Amino acid sequence: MTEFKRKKASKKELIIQKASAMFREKGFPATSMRDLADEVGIEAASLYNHIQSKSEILQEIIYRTANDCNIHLDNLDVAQLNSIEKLESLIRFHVQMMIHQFDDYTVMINEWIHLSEPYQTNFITQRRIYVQRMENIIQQGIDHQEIKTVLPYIAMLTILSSVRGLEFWHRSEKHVSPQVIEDNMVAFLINGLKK
Amino acid sequence: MTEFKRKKASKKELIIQKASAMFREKGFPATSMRDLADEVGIEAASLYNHIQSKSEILQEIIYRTANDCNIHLDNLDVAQLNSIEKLESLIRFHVQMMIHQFDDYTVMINEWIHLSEPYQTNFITQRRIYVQRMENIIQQGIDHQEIKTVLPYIAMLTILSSVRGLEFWHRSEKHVSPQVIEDNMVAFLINGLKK
DNA sequence: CCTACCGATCGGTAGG
DNA sequence: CCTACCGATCGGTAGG
Repeated sequence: MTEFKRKKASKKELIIQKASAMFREKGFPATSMRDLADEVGIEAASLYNHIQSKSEILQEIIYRTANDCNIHLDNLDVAQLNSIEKLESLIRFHVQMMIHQFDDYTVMINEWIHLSEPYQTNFITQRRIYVQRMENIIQQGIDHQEIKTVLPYIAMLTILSSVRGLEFWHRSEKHVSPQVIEDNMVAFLINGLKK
Repeated sequence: MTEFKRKKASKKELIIQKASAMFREKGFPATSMRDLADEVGIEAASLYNHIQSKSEILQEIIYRTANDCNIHLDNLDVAQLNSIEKLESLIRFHVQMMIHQFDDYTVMINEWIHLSEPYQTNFITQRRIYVQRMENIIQQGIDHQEIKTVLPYIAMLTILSSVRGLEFWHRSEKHVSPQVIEDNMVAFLINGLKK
């Protein structure tokens, strides 16, 4: 019984993983359940023994990934770090998500619009809270005179956008290694913020 | 005859404009020709008196917008400006595209993947050339010691990504005005690059 | 610009 | 996990 459930769970994981790659590549609406079934190696109808609907797959991908982000930020809040160190940790975390959980992270960023209700509204709320917490860290850095006087909103936007831009790098021939990307992006962004 | 053609052209423009807004909002595959027809105020079948296919609309939107970008860069190449001034002009141009041609620009950035062949390959080539020219400007700035020693690739990526990130601002309640956005983004990015 | 309609494909279900 | 199939919707066409 336990064995059976574990087997089912791992097949579900395989489906979600393949779906994530396909949603990332072609987008959620342009990915058909038949294409996904082909990739998994079963018939389309058989997918429904493991998942309830196409929407559920998208929800799982996005909510898990959002959760990873929230957990990192929670840990950061109680860490003994100054604002610059916190921002560096944030930047490195997001860059690493982009590099090592490329499909999931990109799907979250690009496909949340295809979430059905109430999941979409809930996601937007979660995201608003997340970026607000980022802006608070930046504001604290300004207050403590560790960070230049910038609009926290602009700094937050620039950081998250720059990481998102690595999608372009990920699709390209990668003449630059992940570590070089990470270090240069941290240097560029942190240098632009340091006092 | 001329009158007739002008009338047809303007209806075609209306269709493309409405399509651009819908492709931006929901993505190309999730936008149906029936929804588009509703928005224009005619039956779906009637769209085909003005356009040849759904794909053609996407091609028009993306190629026109890419052309605008190329023209700006061409003008910049022959302008009497130093590297920093050229970069500032580039940043302001892209921010303004994002603000004033929001639908078209966002569709180009997000929906090019849904271009059919040979249009997709052609677009990718055009884009590769464009970003190479941007990197050349940055490299010249480094050579002339106007710009910090950064990887031109990272700087280019950060600039274009930051502008793209304004999509988030555009969707939000806009507590910050376009002019403030533009000036702060220029300041933040240029400051990060100046020697 | 419309009515009427086409074949293809979609997400998903029934039943085994 | 499969075969067989459903109703809905898709992009697009014929004919007027």
